[in-house]
Amino acid sequence: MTSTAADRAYAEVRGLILSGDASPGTPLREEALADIVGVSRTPIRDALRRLEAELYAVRTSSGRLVVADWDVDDVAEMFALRAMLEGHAAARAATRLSPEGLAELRACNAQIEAAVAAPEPDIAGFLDGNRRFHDLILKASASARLVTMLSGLVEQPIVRRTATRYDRSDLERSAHEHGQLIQAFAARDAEWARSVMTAHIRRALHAFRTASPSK
Amino acid sequence: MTSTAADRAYAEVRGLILSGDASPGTPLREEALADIVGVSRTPIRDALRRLEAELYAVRTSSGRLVVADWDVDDVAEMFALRAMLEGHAAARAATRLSPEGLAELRACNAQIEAAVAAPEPDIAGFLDGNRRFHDLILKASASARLVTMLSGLVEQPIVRRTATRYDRSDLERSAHEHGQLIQAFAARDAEWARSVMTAHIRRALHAFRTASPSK
DNA sequence: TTGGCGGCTATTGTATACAAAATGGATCGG
DNA sequence: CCGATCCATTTTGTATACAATAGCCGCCAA
Repeated sequence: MTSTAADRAYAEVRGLILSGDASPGTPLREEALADIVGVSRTPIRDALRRLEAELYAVRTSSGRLVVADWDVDDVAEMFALRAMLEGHAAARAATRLSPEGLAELRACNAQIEAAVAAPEPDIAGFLDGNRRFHDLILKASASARLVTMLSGLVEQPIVRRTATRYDRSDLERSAHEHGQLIQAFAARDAEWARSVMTAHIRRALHAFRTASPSK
Repeated sequence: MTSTAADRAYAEVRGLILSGDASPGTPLREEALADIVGVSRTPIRDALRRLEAELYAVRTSSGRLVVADWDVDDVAEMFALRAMLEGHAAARAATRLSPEGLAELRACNAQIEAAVAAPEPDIAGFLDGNRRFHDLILKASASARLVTMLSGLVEQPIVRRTATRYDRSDLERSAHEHGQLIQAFAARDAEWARSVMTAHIRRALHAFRTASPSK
């Protein structure tokens, strides 16, 4: 909807990287990608610049882009930064959230709790609710900078990989933490909200670590 | 050195914005900028995408870019984010800094102290040393993500505007805080380093606030 | 007068052609 | 056999031409 070719190119190349079809170190040649996506080099270049800014790709000595190699430490660093930045977002949101926004958050977490409580836990529903929950807080923080900084930091594939390993108690714990967050928001207590959010993300890091194939 | 036209375009347009020649709200039309810089639209587009990612420019409904309007709150938010991220960088650097790196930091701060102690305080020397000091720590943090995130956050014009209002005691205090930081690094105490750095930046925010024309 | 409709123009998005730079390989010399 | 240099080819950087779209202005009718 925004525009077209450049966004499709971005999404498609990003997909290639995150799916692993383009493994770390693979060169990202503009013409080849243009053929794959079915557009010209111009929108591909556009997409590659964005991916470079988000560190999906890195530039080798002079010009060529290759798929970045995220090792365990990089992922841990991303979680650490997310914990700080989303904690900050939660602190800001605590004093800015409108009653309607709070109601939306409650509704969102109700959906998550329903997904968790289902006989067979509904992971897709959990993930969707979780994403919306965090997005609502980010919007409520009213900081354009936080939005752009976090956009390249919240990797849904990583979130998914983490959540698919969750058992019911993990899922319940996550929903419970969301509940705590809502309490902190209702009390308009910025530091409470920050602490809960930081802990929430850092627990996710821990879950990711124990779930990921030890390398 | 990286390439040429696109980087020059970036620097030049960025300069237009930061100098105030292009005031907030001014449309950034590609062809007009191409004429000014003396290159074609292609590298200009490149530069504009970067500036957009760094929030120097914002996109109006459908496509057009205008110079972003940073109000006092935006600047305060930038300082807050800088305080968190540079604090994090300092914490990482504390456990990674090599003896040579530490020596460089000491040398750098010696330069700063000399600039401060001069009969007429040498602001330019202070600013140069200060920038190198913070850069050294950022490099020592060994986090590519921190480097990219902070690149758009440390506005030299803002730093300059803050420092030019410093009196000698402010400058001395700044150098003293750098000294504390070096102590924390020497002790390899990550949380000490984080605290000192966070306080260092937040004091700069305070200085900026009292120095900036109250609006 | 005002509201909406239509066409014009300004501006961005995309494609392609060309220039420059760099890499890889082959050949030649040690 | 190893190394270096030069050339061919690949790949990115830049310029320009073309397409599409949005905004603006004027006109006409109610």
